[in-house]
Formats: sequence, C-alpha cells, structure tokens
Amino acid sequence: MLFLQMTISLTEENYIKAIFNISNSNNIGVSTNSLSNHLENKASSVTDMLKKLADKKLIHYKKYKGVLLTPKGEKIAINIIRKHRLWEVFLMEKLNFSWDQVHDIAEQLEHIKSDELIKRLDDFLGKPTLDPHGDPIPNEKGKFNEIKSMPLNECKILKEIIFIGVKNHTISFLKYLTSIGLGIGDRFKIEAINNFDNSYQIKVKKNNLVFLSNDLASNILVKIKNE
Amino acid sequence: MLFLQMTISLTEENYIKAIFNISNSNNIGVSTNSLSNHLENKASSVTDMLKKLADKKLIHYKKYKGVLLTPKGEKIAINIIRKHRLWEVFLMEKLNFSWDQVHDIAEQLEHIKSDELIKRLDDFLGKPTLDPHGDPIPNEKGKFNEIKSMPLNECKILKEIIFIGVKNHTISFLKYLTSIGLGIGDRFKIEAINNFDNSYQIKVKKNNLVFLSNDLASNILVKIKNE
DNA sequence: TTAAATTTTTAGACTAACCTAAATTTATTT
DNA sequence: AAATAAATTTAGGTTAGTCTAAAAATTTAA
Repeated sequence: MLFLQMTISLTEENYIKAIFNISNSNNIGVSTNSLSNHLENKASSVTDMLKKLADKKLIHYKKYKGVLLTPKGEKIAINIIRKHRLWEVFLMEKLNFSWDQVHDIAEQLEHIKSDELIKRLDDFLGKPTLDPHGDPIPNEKGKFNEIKSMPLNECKILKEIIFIGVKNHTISFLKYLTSIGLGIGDRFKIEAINNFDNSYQIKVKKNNLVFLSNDLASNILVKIKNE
Repeated sequence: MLFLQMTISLTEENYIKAIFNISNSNNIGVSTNSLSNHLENKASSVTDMLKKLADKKLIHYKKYKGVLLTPKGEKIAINIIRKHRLWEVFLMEKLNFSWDQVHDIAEQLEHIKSDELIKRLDDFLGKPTLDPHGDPIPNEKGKFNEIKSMPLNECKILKEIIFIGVKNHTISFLKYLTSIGLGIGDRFKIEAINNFDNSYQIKVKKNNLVFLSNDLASNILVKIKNE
C-alpha cells in the first residue's frame, strides 16, 4: 500500500481557511465573490483555485453554486486555525505581545509545517483551550470546545456580564476595548440600555460609565454571570 | 523623500543565505555551480536568479565570474541567520527538541517577517550568543561574537579539550555525537593519535575510549582547555 | 416572464521560479 | 596554442497563481 503525501501550498491553505471561516459564520455554501473579497483578489482567480481544490478533493464544487469543504478540507482548515491560535497564545503569554499585535504574526506562523512542533508548543503553553481573543482552540483531533456566548446587544436586561470574546478582530476595535479597560474574562455591569438607539452604558470595575453603540455591542461576546 | 520597502521573496532569501554560507566557508566569489548544488536546482535557474538579485543590488555579479553579496545583501543574510539560530535555541531550550531535530523547523521559521518578534524572542531566550550547535548568533546589528576554535584534527598533542561546535550539521553526524556522549561544552581528553591514519582516541568523562576517524575529527570544533 | 443587473466562469496574458537543450565562455590538457 | 572539457549563460518552455476582458449563467426587478 502506498500513501502519497499531498502537498498543500501556502496559497491553497489560505483559500481553505477562508472557506472555513466564511462558511462557519454563515453556515451556507461559500460564494466565489465572498472569497474574492476575503482574499482581496479577483473572482476569476478564485474560480481557478476552486477547480484545483476540487481536483484535490478538498472542497465540493459545482459551477455557479458555491463551495463547501470536504471532511478532508475541513480537517486541514481546523489544523491551520489550531496552529494560528496556539501561536497567538505563545506571542501573548510568552513574548508579551498585546492582543491587537498577535494576529499578523500568527498569520505567518500558522503555515509552519511540523506536527511535532505544534504538539510541543501545545504542551509548552499548557494545552490552552482559548486564544487571546476568547476564540476556542481545537484539540489535536480537531474538536472545538464550544463555549456558549451571545453578542452583548442581544442582552436586553441590566445584568452582571462576563466578557468572553470578540466578533470583530480588527486592531482598532481591540485597541478601543483596551482603552476602555475591557479585556477577555473581565466582569462588567450593564447600567442602562437606551431604547431610542439600543446603545449601552456599562460600568467596568471601578471605572466610569462607558457608552457603547449597538453596533459596537454586537461585536462583544458575553455570558451572563451565574448562568 | 520616498522610501520604498523592497520585498524579498522566500526564494530570494534562500539564495542570499546560500551565497553567504558558501562565500563564508571559502572566502571567495561564489560560483553558479556551487549555488546550484547547494540549492539543489539547475545552474540555469541560478543564473536567472543572480540577474534578479543583481538588479536589486543585493549581489555583485559579472557574467562567468561568480558572485558576492553587497553590504545590503550581507545584512539580509545575517539577519536570516540570526533568526534561524534564535529559533533553534527556542526549539531546544523551550520545546525540548534535540540538536538534530531543530534545523529543518528553523529553516521554515527563519523566514517569518517581524522585527518585533525577533527582538522579543531574543529577550525571552536571554539574548543567547550561541545556538545549539555552537554557532554564534549575530546581534541585532549583525555583529558575530567570534569564538576562536579549531577542528579537532588540527590538534596534534594529547590534551584536555572543550567541544565548542560542529562543522558538519547533518542529522546523522549529530546523532552519532550524541550516541558517543558528546555535547556542546563537554570536556574530553585526547588519549591517543594514531599516526598511520591520523585517527583519534578520546575519553569523554567516565566513558570508555571512543575512536574517531580523522575525517570525523575534522568536523568537530574544539578549544584547548586553559588557552 | 421577459429584461436588466449581478455573479461566475472562460479565454487569453503576465510574472516568478523553475526546467531542458543549445550556445558561449573559461579552464585544462596535450 | 589548439583541442577538449567544464562551467556558465541564453533561448525557449512549464506551472502556480494572478490579472483583464468577454461570455455565460443566475438572480432580481419591472
């Protein structure tokens, strides 16, 4: 019996990751255009690559119908995400980067190929289950330990809240949260919900009240304390 | 004034590194063929790339005459070597890899682009000056802290020796040294030099005598104790 | 339900990095 | 110093991944 090691290029890895991320947030077949936007290239380039990925049995592709990952493709996607998030933990915990600095570097490190490296990195970091943004880190078998959370703007009552994660990962958003004193795991209280625009006023620890637009609140993932 | 950030591809980085390594061990212009051997590709491919690197002012290139790095090219080469060796220290010191396992992974990690990352990694590791094979790690300014050492086979008298580094970095060579109990920094004694074939017999700590061919001894870099 | 708009694919080109084969230059012999 | 050998370069092709422009399919709107 002969096992051929299929090699997957860096570019192919990025397509697979993009398909995973888009389909995960929409739970539907991924369109050529959405990939083109996400990867910042032209739709025609995407079509070319989709044919290649389909040939390699990494995606299900029917012309004009969008794509989904095969189990094989999904396994690859999850492994890249695992590597990305483990490296983010390393950068923050060991090298003292801040949570808004780690993404771009992890974007490079996630493509390093060595199972042994990731196994040892995981051990070194104490087998973390969450990355610095509160996103779950899949285990070696690809299993995510889903934590139940909701966007803050779905919370309509004045309650004690725990900040679990972010939906928006842009540097500016993360820096803004830092500036108002909010970090993953922090507790805060919803002091008011303004019914004219559904904006929020919250109190983080002993800080003054902070105003959050509904849009901003929609990007903050929370859990209600003692629930 | 406009500063353009010249981007250097992974392939270009590998050529530059190869030129640096070959010229450093020979101290002479690097031939097309030596690069072709080193990079395991065809001489015609090398010629193509040399033209490109010359256009970018990273090498001095005259047709048929071999190449040398410009100061700009040398700076890039040294930075790659710095990154490679720092990652090797990380892999060995923090992730407990053995000295024969670190090269291939560091070969990938050395291409990660982030000055901040390397600065922090350097701090995290305690600003090491030697990698796990005894090779010097250039500092941020590109300065090597040369340690004076000699190949064991240039040592013609029975003396106490300190094992400083290796010339041959192959996995099999490193594994062999490990198997006879030799690691960087170890002290040993030359017990005999056989004049018929210039082979060596050495005693490592309390171990039995070990026989080393002259060829093997030529790849072991040492310093004579108290000199 | 036909027309218009949008999305996607095809066709044909480009660049980086490689290749083979042939031509040229340099080095080595006789 | 001419002939041969070796090293290097040129010429012309290939593949991966991209692009533009045009064609085809699908969706939306009148």
